[in-house]
Amino acid sequence: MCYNDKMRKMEDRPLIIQTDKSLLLEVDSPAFEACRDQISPFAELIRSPEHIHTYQISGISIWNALGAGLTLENILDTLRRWTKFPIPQIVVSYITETARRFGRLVLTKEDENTLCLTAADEALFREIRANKHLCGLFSGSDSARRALFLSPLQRGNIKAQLIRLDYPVEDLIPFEVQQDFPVSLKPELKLRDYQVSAVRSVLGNGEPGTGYGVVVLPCGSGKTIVGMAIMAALCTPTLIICPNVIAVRQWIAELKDKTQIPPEEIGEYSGEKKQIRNITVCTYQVLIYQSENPDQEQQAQMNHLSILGARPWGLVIFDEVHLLPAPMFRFTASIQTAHRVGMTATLIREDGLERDVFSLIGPKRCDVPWSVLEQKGWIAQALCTEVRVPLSEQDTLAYAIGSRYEKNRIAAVNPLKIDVVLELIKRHKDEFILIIGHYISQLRQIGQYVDCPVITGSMPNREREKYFEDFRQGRTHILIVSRVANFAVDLPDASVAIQVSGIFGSRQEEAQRLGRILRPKERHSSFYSVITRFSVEEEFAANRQKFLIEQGYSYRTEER
DNA sequence: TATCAGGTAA
DNA sequence: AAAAATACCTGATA
Repeated sequence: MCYNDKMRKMEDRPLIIQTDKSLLLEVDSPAFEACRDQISPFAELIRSPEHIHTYQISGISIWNALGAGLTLENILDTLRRWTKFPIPQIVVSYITETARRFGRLVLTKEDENTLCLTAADEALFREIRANKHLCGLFSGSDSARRALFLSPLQRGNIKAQLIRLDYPVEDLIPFEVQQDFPVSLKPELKLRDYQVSAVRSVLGNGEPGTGYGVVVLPCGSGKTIVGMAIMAALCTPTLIICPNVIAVRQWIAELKDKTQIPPEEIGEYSGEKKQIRNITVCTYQVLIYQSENPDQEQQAQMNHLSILGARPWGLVIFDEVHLLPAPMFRFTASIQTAHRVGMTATLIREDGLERDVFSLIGPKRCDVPWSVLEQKGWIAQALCTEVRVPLSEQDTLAYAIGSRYEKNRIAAVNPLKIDVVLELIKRHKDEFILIIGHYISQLRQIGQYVDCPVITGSMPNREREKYFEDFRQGRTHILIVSRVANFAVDLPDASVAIQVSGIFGSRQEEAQRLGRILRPKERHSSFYSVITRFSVEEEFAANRQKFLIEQGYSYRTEER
């Protein structure tokens, strides 16, 4: 083999597998994209500097992959296909061992009042039985069958406890047949292929171990339609839980628009209205609210969680499941007999939370990268650019002696960013532009240079809507918005977004903001992130960009 | 009955 | 580690 052949061979294998289960991927390799797409189902991107991206394999990442239908052999084959050097034996054993744990503990129904946790081998059975965190949960055991018995009330609890011990439980208990409630989509509604496969990935063929899980789909890709299609497949009373009231109203509007459910069967349960119907949409807040009033009678009245939890839901949908607040786990544990579907645009990363979502709602069943939808034209193509501006001499001094907090702020509100904003507005003068920032004072300041409305949380909803409407109608083509943009569903879509500051590198935020400009359009969209060079902002920006890279986007850098 | 200010939480 | 926004409740006002 001549030298060139050898080099080509090396280029075809852009992956280095380290003994700590991290994967180093060479960005400049011609095989970069193919390799990235194959490893991302079972490894999480954790660092993405210019030339080498780092992925990490963990228990959750492997079990999620298995939950989505991959096999242990698929994972090992992918690694063998791309690795530059032989895979460290310790990594092979870790993956094998971890993958084997999936399905080694099975939860089934013994009789009406008993569940049965069965271990695949004697050692595991003994280990679980002897564990001091768990033994209080069991009501009995049968060594011959390697079975431990427990109350159905512990179903959520045992799964959450076991995943903390790195043992995912395969839940094979059949769903209780709830009363039927007919749900059908309007006949003219056509599902896109990825929406159909998302529905199928959650429901499977109805065999044990399916009918629950998490769907990861980009903003604007029709997650609510996937939810409605699942409702139509199950035809059962459904509870939909959303992060805020705007989303609640949005769901209700969509349900009325796209399904044949009679409007009087759809209820809103929020701070404002307390309707309970066969199809009920509520907020996370109203469920977890605890009255501080110790009065017994009041307590009974105000405990929304137990009121809603007592209803015979056959399906519970968790909208934006990455925002699931920790106190919700009491509820998710109590609705284990219902089908459970979590929906999100961004992966869940905060540890602990991800584990609990995995055990109480289910594994990730499907995950379509944004760039795939972009190629198919379902969402707009996006050009992402990072613009780096220097600090003025005066600010450099203040930055040097400032506390970490002061550094943050000085870098974020760097006045030199305003020139860049003005220049970008000129560059896109015929397009609709959103200017997004975290600091109100900074946004106001920009508002003095740019003649357009500045929309913040303190502005009454009615006034906000007026400006949004002006924007949609084309009367104004630039809006300056604060973090309200992260939550407002009725925010108009633009084709250009300029981000002037953000909070400590939140990827969720980046996702939301990018989602704002991705509705399908004639031409591509532009996303600019303006940051201060040589400051903490560079670090934050790098973290936020991990999200873009994970989704298959690339970004350019402009220096000022 | 609707609306709004004020307070708390996370 | 701090800023901004939200959702809930309560109690007052019209």
